[in-house]
Amino acid sequence: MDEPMPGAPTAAAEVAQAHQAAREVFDVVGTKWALSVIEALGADTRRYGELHRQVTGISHRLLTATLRQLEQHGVVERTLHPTVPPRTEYRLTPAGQELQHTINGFCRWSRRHLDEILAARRRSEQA
Amino acid sequence: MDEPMPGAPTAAAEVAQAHQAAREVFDVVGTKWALSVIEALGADTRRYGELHRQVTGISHRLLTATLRQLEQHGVVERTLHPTVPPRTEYRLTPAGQELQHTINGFCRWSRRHLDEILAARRRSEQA
DNA sequence: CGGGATCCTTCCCGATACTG
DNA sequence: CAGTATCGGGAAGGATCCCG
Repeated sequence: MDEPMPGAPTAAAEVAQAHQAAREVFDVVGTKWALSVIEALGADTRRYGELHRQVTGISHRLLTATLRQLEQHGVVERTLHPTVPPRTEYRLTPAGQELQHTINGFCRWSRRHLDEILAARRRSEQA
Repeated sequence: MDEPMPGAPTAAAEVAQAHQAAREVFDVVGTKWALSVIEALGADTRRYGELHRQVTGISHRLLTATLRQLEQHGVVERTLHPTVPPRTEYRLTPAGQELQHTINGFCRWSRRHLDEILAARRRSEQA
């Protein structure tokens, strides 16, 4: 099906790469808490404890893991102030802010269609 | 900050409900394969086997489970043609198409920032 | 061809305790 | 305050078989 490596990127190869890129992102935002954390970060900087209080229900470990993963993908920037007690601040990178903007699309969609969603779910739960 | 409005929904309550709605959606699209499947569905209808080939790496079981979950949330519509051999077609509902539009925002974002993402990851992998 | 049911493995996640 | 380390239970996910 695929051609034997022409050396130059084919259109199909670009599509495949785009898909792979999307999958990369899907794996990141597809984490249980990633979307909530990005949304919670807002426009300004947040401290670790603030986020922990804001994202209701997230565990200590998972907040750390999620933040690290987002940091590793260039979505979140971490700044450690070497004071005592320590003070760590998280903020979205410019790329992360764009991503947040996209995520807000989800929020708007969910508000627009919440009733449909709940109706569809209740219908299926009766079976 | 917020005024006590008895009987009427306060701004805080609306925000809380919006958050809950968002979390509902996050739980759906936060599944490992949901985003990929929605993206793969495109604009026209797709058969089960087509999707299985298109979403590389997904298992038989998980494709079924993901489709069922999306169906239960009013994102996907399933049509079974009682022929032999059976022919099942999946398509996005109107709401699902809107959702796909939002998801395409992720794809565009991932393509725009792929180099940053990979750079940030390789940087963190060296540590 | 579509998809349910079962088994079995993996690893995610939460609770707890400890460090700087 | 802001994490890291460890461990156990349970869910997620893959492979396989079977049925319409």
